Amino acid sequence: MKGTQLHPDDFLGDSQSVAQLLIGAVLLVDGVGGRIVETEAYDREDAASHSFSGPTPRNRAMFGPPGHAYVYRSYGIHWCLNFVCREDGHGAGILIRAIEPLQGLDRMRERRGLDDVKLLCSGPGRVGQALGITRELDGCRLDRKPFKVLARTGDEAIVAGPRIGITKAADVPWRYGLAGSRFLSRPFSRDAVIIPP
DNA sequence: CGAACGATTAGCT
DNA sequence: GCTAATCGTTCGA
Repeated sequence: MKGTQLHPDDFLGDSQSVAQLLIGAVLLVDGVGGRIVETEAYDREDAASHSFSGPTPRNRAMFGPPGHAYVYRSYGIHWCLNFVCREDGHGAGILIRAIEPLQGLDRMRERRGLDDVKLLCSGPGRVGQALGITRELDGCRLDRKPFKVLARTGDEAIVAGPRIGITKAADVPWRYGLAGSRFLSRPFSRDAVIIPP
């Protein structure tokens, strides 16, 4: 697997920049994972963000050091994985919404209970289940076990559009995807903004 | 202490 | 497309 390992300092930018930086990067948890093809940016000045109203027991990882994981339970059912970014205390993070499966396919199929590669990691809850994300990983460093995050090597275009499943601040285009990927949780609209390499 | 509400998904119409 | 499932977190009384 090529690509250099990302360091916490690589997460010092604002959430939108880092969300784009992560498109095409490879994420592995205990050797299982693949290429990140969809992310969403959230930060302290963002009404849709968990960190908008300040630190709480749940979101404390978002106000901790960058380059760490923020894991939360969604709808009482799913575990969703975020990467904390910016400098300490800013409360910014990036939701990992979809991955192109590359390694540990059998393990993912086993956890997900289905075979179709396109359905293994195409959605934040699915990513959580396929990679075995749990509360134990909340606050863990992304450059240490069991995580591994490798910088992107390709130079494909990135697509930007409105975020999914939120009611507040639904207008800003802070959802990013790898242009043309078949593993997105949902397609981007025809008029989505294309960011060239 | 009670109640409302999700950064979702799967399954059915 | 529409909705049930399901429960921890958050906020108001």
